[in-house]
Amino acid sequence: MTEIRRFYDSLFERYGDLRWWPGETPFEIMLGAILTQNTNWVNVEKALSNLAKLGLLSPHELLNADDEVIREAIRPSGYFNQKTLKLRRFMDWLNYKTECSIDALSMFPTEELRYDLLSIRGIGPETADDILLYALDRPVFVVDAYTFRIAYRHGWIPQNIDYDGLAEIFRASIEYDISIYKNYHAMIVETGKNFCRKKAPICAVCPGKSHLPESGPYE
DNA sequence: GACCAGGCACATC
DNA sequence: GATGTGCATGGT
Repeated sequence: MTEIRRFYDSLFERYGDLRWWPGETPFEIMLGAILTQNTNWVNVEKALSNLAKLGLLSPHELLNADDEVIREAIRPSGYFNQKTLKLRRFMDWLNYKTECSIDALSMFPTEELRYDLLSIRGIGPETADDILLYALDRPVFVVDAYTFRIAYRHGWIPQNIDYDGLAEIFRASIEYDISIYKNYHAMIVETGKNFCRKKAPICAVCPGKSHLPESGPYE
């Protein structure tokens, strides 16, 4: 068993099944994935709550909403001008792809959906994979800044690894199991928020141990 | 008041 | 191809 696989067990012992992603519907999960970019989840919940009050958590309603209405609703999640455009471009794609049917997305292979999502300006690999894994139950492994920090500080990866390389290392270290993919990322974010911020470099499951290099740059 | 958040795109070197 | 910068509110 690899260190990366054992780390999953250590985290699971501490956190259990976090039942990610929080959200009532796949569509809400998709919106949350875009709104949470570089933003605290608390602020995203406010934005989603505002959209819910306006009845905009359904694809057709959001597609037909005015930009100004969306902008004010998502203001608490920050970057609201940029994110309004991102939501608009995402909705245009969804409308073009399936006429806004979430269910109909199941007809398309994961590779095609990922390629499509990545071609939307404002949706990068992490956001695309959040959508694929948590909203559409596709077998992709999501990595983020915490994943990089934790893996780097444990010495599992070189500093110059890219997104796909990092995701592949984790995916190859664990069994093929979507529920593990979902909970591993969830637990990494949970432990990251508490123990692996830029200036709080203590690992949750290695008590008292700092994973910072003795010197040099770190993330 | 400083620092940071469940990123991404684009400019510049 | 690496590095820097804008985007912006709100929590700690």
